[in-house]
Amino acid sequence: MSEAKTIGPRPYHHGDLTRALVDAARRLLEAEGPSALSLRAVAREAGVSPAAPYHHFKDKAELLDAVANVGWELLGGQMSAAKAATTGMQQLTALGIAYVCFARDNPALYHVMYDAARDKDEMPGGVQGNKDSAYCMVRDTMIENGADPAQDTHLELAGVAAWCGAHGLAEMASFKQFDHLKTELGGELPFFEAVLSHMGLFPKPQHGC
Amino acid sequence: MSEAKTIGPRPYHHGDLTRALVDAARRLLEAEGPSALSLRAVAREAGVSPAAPYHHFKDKAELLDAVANVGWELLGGQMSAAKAATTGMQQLTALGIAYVCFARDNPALYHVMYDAARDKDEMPGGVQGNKDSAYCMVRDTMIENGADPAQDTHLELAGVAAWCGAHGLAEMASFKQFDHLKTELGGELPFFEAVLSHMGLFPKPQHGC
DNA sequence: GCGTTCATCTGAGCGGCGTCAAGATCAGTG
DNA sequence: CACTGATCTTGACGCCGCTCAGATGAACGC
Repeated sequence: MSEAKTIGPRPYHHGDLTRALVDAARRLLEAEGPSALSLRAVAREAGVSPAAPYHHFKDKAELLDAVANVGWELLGGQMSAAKAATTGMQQLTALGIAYVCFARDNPALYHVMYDAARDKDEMPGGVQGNKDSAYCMVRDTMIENGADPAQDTHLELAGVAAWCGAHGLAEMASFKQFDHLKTELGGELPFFEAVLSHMGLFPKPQHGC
Repeated sequence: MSEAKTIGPRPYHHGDLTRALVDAARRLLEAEGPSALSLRAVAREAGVSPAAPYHHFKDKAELLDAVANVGWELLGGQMSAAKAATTGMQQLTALGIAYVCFARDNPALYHVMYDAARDKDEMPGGVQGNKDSAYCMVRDTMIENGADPAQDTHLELAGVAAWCGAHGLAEMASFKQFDHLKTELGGELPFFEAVLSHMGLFPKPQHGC
């Protein structure tokens, strides 16, 4: 995949401008933040004219969508690694922590990921059927740790609750009002764990308490 | 308050353009969505030149901030009403439901409210010290229903968790992927309640299970 | 090798945006 | 009534998303 840049399927004039534009957008995003992510700036960063991107993306939204997809893949990878590094129901907590840490480390990218989802009015998380998508990973981990796949509605509700909680925390975590809580608890990670433990990220075997 | 438009404190040329601009922005927001909310469009809607707003707001962000504040006041009112209509720990659920319903009924306004907060890197919720602010209301309700004010950290964590969960659900609730869950559970409100019940919106007396 | 074809890229241009500076307008004060 | 200062308009600048006519050059049939 990534070697396509040099010896891939022999692209045209530029050499896989599609990928170059997405890379340029990610570079700009990290350096200047989401507000600086204009289509013209991306083209400038990639070294092409402002109109060039329109031969690879229908409009700006489609470019951002491609950037968002890269983000979901990255997130999936980090969550997958976090799951592999733990066992049992700690895996669920690890998934949540990985999710929130990704948002903390890539705030601009995370923002674009959710903006793209809102624009399409589709639940975020990259390809829905993808086995490595964040949502499926949470669901699978719940099942592996004793949740009953037959109780479909309850299982899905738990997944939704976990997702909502993690997303909420991801968006809030950077607000400086929580600084004192973080220091009181001994760091960011304990803070994340404490908040997540209040929400749906711990498996509830049946549905009692 | 609202009669100031016609017989208020005798403003200058236009007649309280500050308020007129905020009103125009809210009108546009409801009619056309957040993407149509340009400063020029707001000025047009208010019937003034594109430069007029700069005598009342430092820049576009400050106008949006004023709109956001109106939103937080509205939200506070609805949550306050929801709390007054219930008793005991059902109040907490009622607060959560009211929050999510507000976001569902005013999606564009809700979006602006959080964008403004992000821009200022401040926790949203209007004036922090305001007794009627959404966050304080959740905290107070928790205390009234048996939470221990002395366990400050734990109480605050519960509040943060509830806030994160409600915000996450508010942003997700409109995605069409949840439609089947809503019908399965018998409507939107049962869906909201079910998701919230998985999270921190039910009081946890101490901190065991 | 050569001409054709067609995806790719450029340059110029449209209307709209946020913002600013200079000047016109007008309510209130002395 | 003249003055002052807040208020609003006009006009302009640079950037934006997007479109279109035309230049470029790789791939392919001959």
